[in-house]
Amino acid sequence: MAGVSVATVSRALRGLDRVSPETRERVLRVAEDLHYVASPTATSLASGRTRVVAVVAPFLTRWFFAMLVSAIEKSLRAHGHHVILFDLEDDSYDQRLMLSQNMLWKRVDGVITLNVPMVAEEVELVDRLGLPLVAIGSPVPGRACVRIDDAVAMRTAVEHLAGLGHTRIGYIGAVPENVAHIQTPQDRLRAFLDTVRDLGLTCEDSWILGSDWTAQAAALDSTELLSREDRPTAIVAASDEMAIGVLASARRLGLRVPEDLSVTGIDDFVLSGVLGLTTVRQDVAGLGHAAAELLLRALLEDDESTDELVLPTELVVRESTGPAPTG
Amino acid sequence: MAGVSVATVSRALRGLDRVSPETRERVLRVAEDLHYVASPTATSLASGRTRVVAVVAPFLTRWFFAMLVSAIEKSLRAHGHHVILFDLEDDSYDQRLMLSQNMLWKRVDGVITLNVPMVAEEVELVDRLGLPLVAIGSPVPGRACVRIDDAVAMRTAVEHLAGLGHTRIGYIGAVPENVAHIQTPQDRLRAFLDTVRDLGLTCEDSWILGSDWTAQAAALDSTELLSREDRPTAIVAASDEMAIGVLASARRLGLRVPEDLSVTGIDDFVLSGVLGLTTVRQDVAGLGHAAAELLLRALLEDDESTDELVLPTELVVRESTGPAPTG
DNA sequence: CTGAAAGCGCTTACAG
DNA sequence: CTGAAAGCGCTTACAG
Repeated sequence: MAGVSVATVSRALRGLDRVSPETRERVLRVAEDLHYVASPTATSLASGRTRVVAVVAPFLTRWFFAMLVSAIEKSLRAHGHHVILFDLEDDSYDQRLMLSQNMLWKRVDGVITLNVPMVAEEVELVDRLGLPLVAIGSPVPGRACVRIDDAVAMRTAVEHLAGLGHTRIGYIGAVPENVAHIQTPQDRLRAFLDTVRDLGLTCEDSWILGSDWTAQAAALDSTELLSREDRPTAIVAASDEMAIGVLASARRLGLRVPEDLSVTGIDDFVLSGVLGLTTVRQDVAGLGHAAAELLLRALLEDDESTDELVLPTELVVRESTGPAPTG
Repeated sequence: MAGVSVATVSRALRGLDRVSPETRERVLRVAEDLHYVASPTATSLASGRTRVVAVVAPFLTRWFFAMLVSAIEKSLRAHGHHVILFDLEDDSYDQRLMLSQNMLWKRVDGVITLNVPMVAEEVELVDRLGLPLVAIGSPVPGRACVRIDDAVAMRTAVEHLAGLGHTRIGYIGAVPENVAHIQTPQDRLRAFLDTVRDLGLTCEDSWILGSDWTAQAAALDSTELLSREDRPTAIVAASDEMAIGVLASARRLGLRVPEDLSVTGIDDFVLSGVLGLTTVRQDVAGLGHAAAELLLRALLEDDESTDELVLPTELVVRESTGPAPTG
């Protein structure tokens, strides 16, 4: 319709040089009139690039993951890329779906993993397919990773409580069976134990609770511990959602927060502010954006990084923590 | 490698008939050995179907949308389809991204919209591209829709409070400017006003609050109203997240719930149980699964429905509501 | 600056 | 039951 060959149309539409201004303008005008948009499926086959990125998450329904996905989608969209989503949550509680070749092969140009510790077969698969990858949270050997320092974050929380005079500090969020494929629980528990020890405090085994990292379970699991006379004076939760569960069970038991019990979390969850929860904030959207930027650099500039990028965390003191009760 | 033509390989791998059992087995074995997976990009170009579905949301970071996306992804995956995600949230608060041809054309086989009221241009676009579409929440003219009955849900909440003797009932969640492109706020507010009128109650204008549908804003916006002597004895929030904000501001003001103030929401948000919030539950995952099933039927069996599917809601009474204070 | 032609890797009638 | 060949709609050297 523009009176030129398909090759010229292709060049004009993609803004390549070596097309005369008049030709380009004519092609653009005709394309507009015809609502012409190049078929991405044909473009992909011919060019070998799909402009699609796989975002892989252990589950989507928790705030942290939804925030990441949203941030990543926006960053990639701004550079003409799309997100195909893989929710690895399986029906069976104790395992997750594995990354497979037909999820990735000729379907995506790159991968972003959200806190998923990849097994050897998966790492090898992504290597074999030659796909750039950026990990958020759990590192993947030999690949770029964006994360916070979980040890520092946990230490910040514990030291805040110790600074308020607490010496009997409990913990909720020990590694549960059903999320054993997630790295974070392990890192945070270890950091908690290390910090407590470094501060010269003791922590009884019975002060360390499991819960499946939900508020509901945290409320349930903490009830027995908080009912005791010799309960801890403070609880560190490994996530804000669990901390909220502890707040709820404390309220049900008639404990005043923070007079009788201090509670802190990690995240700065969307509801933490309104609920007055002291926490260690991480910039979740920032993690997502940083990961997307790293991947885009690998995709667009063929510059694949293998660095670790560690974003800072920040103590946010609200009403849920206060001086340890005296006596 | 299997000693047959590519046509036969194609037929064998896709499980078509008219392939001898021996040939099929040989092809499958060789494919396995070679880690062969057909290129989806070439398959799409040749067959005209991408096996990808666009899931379009006004934003992703709220629980309701993340739940939907997760449910949809799992349903579609079980039938060999993938999800490409479009987060329509824009940097500017007062508008959203529009659906455009290059998001959809030759990229997806169908569309699921999550509570996005489509403008005429968008409806026309999807029509022109010949894509099957299933709407969740906001209906799209001439297309299948899966939703709850917002009017019934809201009526259930209000009648529950009226049944407890409340006559002074406030509302939070009036239509805010920045989410004017979402249908739900309008429907719920209208149903609230209708029900209050039907019950013969009066509701002062000053009892109807805005908030931008977040807990934070709800806490802020409700503080002034709840500080008054002549405050309502109950507040209906149009969502659980806002109800949680109201609970927080009541607690800060020293109001006892439910003795001084009853609060209810709609959703049964993940934290509502642990926080003791009375609410009207909707089956969010059920909405997602139903929508995915409808779309898959259109895709796989060429049977596009235009029905409305209305899922039931259910009153869940917890500790946040009780008899109206006497005197 | 522009075009003809090969090629990306499949699927799908059409023959046999 | 199997194969040869056309076609899906682009991109990309290669000529000119």
